[in-house]
Amino acid sequence: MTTIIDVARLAGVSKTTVSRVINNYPHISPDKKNQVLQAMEQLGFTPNPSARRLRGQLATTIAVVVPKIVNPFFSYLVDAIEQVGYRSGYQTLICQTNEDKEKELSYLNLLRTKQADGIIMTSIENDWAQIEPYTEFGPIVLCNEYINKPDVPMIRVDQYQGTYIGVKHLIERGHRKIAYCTGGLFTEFGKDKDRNRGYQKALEEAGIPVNPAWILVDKHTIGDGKQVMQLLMEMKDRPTAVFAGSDEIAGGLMMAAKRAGLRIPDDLAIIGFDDQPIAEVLDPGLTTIRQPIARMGKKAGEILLAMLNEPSQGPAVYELPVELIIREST
Amino acid sequence: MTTIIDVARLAGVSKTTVSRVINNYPHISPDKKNQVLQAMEQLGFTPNPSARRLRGQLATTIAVVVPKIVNPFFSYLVDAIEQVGYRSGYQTLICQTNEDKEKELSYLNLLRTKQADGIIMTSIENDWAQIEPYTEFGPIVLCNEYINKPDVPMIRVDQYQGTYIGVKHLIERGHRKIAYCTGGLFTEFGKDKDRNRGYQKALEEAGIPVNPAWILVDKHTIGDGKQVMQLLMEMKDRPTAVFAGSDEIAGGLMMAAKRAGLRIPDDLAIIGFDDQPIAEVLDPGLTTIRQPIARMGKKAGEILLAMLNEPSQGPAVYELPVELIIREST
DNA sequence: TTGTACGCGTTATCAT
DNA sequence: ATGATAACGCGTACAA
Repeated sequence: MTTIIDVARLAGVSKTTVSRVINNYPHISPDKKNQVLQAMEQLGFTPNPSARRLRGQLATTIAVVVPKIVNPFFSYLVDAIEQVGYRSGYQTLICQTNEDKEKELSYLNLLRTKQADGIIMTSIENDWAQIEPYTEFGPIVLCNEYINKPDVPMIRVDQYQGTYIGVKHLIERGHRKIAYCTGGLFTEFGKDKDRNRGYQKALEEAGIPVNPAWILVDKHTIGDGKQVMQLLMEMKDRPTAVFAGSDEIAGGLMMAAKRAGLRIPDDLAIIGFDDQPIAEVLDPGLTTIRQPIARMGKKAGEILLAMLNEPSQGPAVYELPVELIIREST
Repeated sequence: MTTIIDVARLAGVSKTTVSRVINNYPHISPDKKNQVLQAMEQLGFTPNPSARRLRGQLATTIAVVVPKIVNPFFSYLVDAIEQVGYRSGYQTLICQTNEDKEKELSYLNLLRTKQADGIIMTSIENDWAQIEPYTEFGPIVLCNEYINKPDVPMIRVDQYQGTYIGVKHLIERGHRKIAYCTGGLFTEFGKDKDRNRGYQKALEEAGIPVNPAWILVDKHTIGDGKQVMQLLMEMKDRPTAVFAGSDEIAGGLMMAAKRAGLRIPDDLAIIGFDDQPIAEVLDPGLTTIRQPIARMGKKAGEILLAMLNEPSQGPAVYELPVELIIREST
């Protein structure tokens, strides 16, 4: 491993001068500067980031916390963030929590130990009170998560609005028996609370009461969708439409429904969420709520970089619009 | 930032003792050990990895190089690797090359600067001659890539075999006009060369000549699949089956084919590659070649960790079996 | 069993 | 404009 000292020796200067060249200090004689640059080239020297980090505040790494990278929503988010970061010379550390609280905290420690200069959290497992203290060690940006009393920037889409227009669309298609899948619980304060509100509001406006039997909680995957369809088939009073909560769940639903002989959307209408690639390729094409994933990631990355460069940035909430994409499943 | 010294002060011992507790040295009096542990707990102390790295050879980070994380094949691979790593206390750095040679090299530099202790490459953009020198700085494992003269471990599936059985399956279904999509080029040495060989071998055995018009190169996405279908529709001599090269391409193909009024598999048979979740949810269900992605990732992770712990590990090639999954599209 | 002192590679401070 | 030196947090040879 060649160090700054090797370069200094070869160039015949002190290591201080070498350091200055590396960091583009203004007042260096062109001669020495050239000698140093040549020596660096010749030795194939690269500064040791561990040493730089230990010494001062070198910023080269951002961390992105996601629950599951195999969820396309998050892989697209990471993709967008990584691109923004790379363009500014940052490396991206991917942190998968698998929805494990402890794992999440262990990743937050990256901030304290200066392994990461800033963190983008795309999901939150612990209470905010657990996480908030870490903001002392570096900027944290929330992307796709929503906290009531935010002292950090947040980039989000209006989940309430997205769900509302989705359910309303079903109602306008004539449906009154609308099932609802959520990745969280159907509570007023927990995960997906905004979506829950949107669902209830849309029903309420149409004078439709909520049927608890048609509320399916903790659903995420294609497999979950298939399983939900089984449940629905066994009901004596079956819904005529399903708000699936994600395109994956919708895919599972659709698959099981067709296998059971149901015609879509005639016997059962299905609406997804996200507008992932899969939505387009399903048959019939999936009506869904498009989330501007790439824009969210880009924005989150840009905000974090801005905070790293000018720590004075105040918290702000950026709300990006959702869009109803009508295809053939409704 | 709380350091080892803070802990030492609070526990009333020297920092050496604290260090020894952290690193599980054998000969420490239980009293002091407890005091130290308590102090660490109380202060919420976490060792600074930059310092540890700088000091000695601490291994805590592995890097995974992928072309595109939004490709489910790679996100599942990363997922598996991350889990193996985390279980052994390693962090996973995701490096997305976007198929950019320079970017790939910049990520390899992580190894030289000890930012990463080892690297798993799931794709290779540069010539191996460019990459090989970096093995000097730390272990490199190839996962899903194949080099002829390997001096590093490789985990792979037999792409030749996978393609061969896929195409043979189509032939057994009575097809003789079989189109072929590849993510690389249709050359003897480049990317996907093994697949190309498998395709040619299967045709050859059946006495079917290769029709260059039906060879589609550089295809990856659902959009590519749709585009390919357009091309096929415009041909006066149309193939009756397509080897798609990936489940995404197959999805695009299927979608466009159905839209054009073709029945699958009667008018056009389609076979994918990977057996991703999407394969199951397509209508009709997609016949495909299953790659043991999770097992590949797990194995790659384990090998890399083994090399980090016992640098004496010799290079070896692990070949995992592929499997033909027959659904309704063929 | 425990502690002192040095060095890992870099940058900031203070001289010159 | 340039250089000597301390300091970042940690691990370890050496001493006690």
